[in-house]
Amino acid sequence: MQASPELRTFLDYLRRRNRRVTAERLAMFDEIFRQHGHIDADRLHAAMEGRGIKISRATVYRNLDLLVECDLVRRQRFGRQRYLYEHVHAGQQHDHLVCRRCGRLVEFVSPGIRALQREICRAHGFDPAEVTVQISSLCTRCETVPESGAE
Amino acid sequence: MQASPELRTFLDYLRRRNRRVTAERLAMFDEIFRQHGHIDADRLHAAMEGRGIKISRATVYRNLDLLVECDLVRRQRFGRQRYLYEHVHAGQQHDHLVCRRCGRLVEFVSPGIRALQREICRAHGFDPAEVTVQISSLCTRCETVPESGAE
DNA sequence: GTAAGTGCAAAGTGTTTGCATGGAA
DNA sequence: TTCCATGCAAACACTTTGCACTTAC
Repeated sequence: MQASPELRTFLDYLRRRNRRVTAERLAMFDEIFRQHGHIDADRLHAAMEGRGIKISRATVYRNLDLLVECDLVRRQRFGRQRYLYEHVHAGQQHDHLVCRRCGRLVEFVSPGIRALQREICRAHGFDPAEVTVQISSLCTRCETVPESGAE
Repeated sequence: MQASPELRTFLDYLRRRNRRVTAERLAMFDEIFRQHGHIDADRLHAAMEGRGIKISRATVYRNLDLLVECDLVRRQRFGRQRYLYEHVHAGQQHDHLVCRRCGRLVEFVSPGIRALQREICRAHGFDPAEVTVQISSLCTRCETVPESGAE
């Protein structure tokens, strides 16, 4: 079996900067691409331990940074205090709708918003190519049940 | 001189819930409405101390929550770890464009985005009336000077 | 007088860092 | 053999909380 283009990107990135290919890095690469949605550092760490991989939290954070640097992983905060990570998907870029009460996260694609948002960036001297949009509101569940505080 | 409608809202809110009108609360109300843009709890605290008002950080946090509850103040995170607060402006609601490197914040108004965003909310069961949009990207300053980390 | 508010310091959260040890290259 | 990476624990940056004291009503 062939190395995926993503793995290739990762290895090239490491090689080019004289960073090392370690078991931990490969395992992290594997784990984040195994994940479907967004995940925080701690859950990722737990998922790896659950799979029998021993790795420290510090290393998880350090290598997540590395994966973000080489554009294989996106890191975002959605109003909560922890960062969420997701591996990039080939091609289609989505935006996020998030409930500011419970944190529920929905992905959406809207060419209309993308277009307007690029325009706004241009108007204010921000790079239209590097854009990310977050819409936050309240999901129906949270509007009916006033206070909850789920993850 | 008359009490502003905002002050009235605040006092009514307190009265209605049997919460007390304290010197600290009045001072905080005054300070946050004196502020123009976004401010974090610590700066607000410092601003008050600078004006000779003695108040503890804990009280600042508690009363900011209170002002958020009664919709006089908006609290948001812009990718950074601290919350930023801003008092509501009569009428016009704006959205934010934020640089994910240095945190530079620009306000903008875009009826187009507002409309699309309401549509997206409706499509996914989120309240279209409670919406907030954040666009994040890189400002030109940060794109030319690769790493900085202001604010 | 009594419930609510305040200040202080301690506890929380989640993330980052310093340093000694271990391991790619 | 030489740096880079890892693990551990301590440090950080903010925010929240427990508790004894104070004060609005």
